[in-house]
Amino acid sequence: MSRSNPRVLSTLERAGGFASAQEIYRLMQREGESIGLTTVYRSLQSLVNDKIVDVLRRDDGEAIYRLCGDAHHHHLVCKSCGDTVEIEGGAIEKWAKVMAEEHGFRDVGHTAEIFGICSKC
Amino acid sequence: MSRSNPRVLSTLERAGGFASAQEIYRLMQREGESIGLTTVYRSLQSLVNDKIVDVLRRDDGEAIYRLCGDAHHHHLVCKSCGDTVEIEGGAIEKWAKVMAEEHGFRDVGHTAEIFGICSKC
DNA sequence: GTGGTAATGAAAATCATTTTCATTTGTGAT
DNA sequence: ATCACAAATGAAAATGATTTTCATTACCAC
Repeated sequence: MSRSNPRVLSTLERAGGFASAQEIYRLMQREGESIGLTTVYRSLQSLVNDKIVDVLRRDDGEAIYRLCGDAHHHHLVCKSCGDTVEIEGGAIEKWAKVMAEEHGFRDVGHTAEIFGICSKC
Repeated sequence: MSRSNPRVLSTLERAGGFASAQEIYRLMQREGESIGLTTVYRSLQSLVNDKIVDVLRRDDGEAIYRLCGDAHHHHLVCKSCGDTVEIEGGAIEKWAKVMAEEHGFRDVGHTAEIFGICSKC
């Protein structure tokens, strides 16, 4: 197994806590850091495993990585400009819990995202 | 421009109103329909343009196409054996609607899945 | 040092999706 | 029916993100 290269995390932070693997790679290149694309991907995967970053998807399918806030949240994403709002998901937490119990599932997690067109677009 | 091949739409319907382009293509092949992958993609794009189907993304980034206006459901998936249960999402629908309004989003859709370990595992 | 394990990255492989382009099909006018 | 032209089709190549392979290098304990 490989651990995360710390420069990847620090670059993601510098990028505003929100970027794709390719963007992080290009950013590091531009800043003169010597790193391989493979290592960027591996580091990001490892950060996802450790729940230090979140992964979501752009409209075109490209994965974007973002630093997890402390609180568990969900996203409201604009399909047109990609703008993202963090939202409360209390209702979801309850729903997931109830549904899981109803069907005898344990150790449950969930994903939920809302997408649409924001007021600016 | 190209119009949608009607067999693509009917196959998507037959697939439960929810499938990826590749799945639709394989399904049609298996059923002996003669069609090219390119045409499947083009037809789906056209259906999306016409707002007859919605497109969302799987976790792995693959695009999945869904009939609009379908009474859609959500999934409860076992992380261990892959068993999947279709569940009601009334609470989610309401949550998505409220959150979208609150932030001025329109044309909203959503994804939500619950995953855990089922009683058999 | 020696041996072993983890990290690295270049290049190749994978896979969904898009583009190109030549061919076929459909349609409307004559 | 014939000609002309636009639309539809699909095979193959191109694209682009991501993953895998594999040989090399850095590191750490002894």
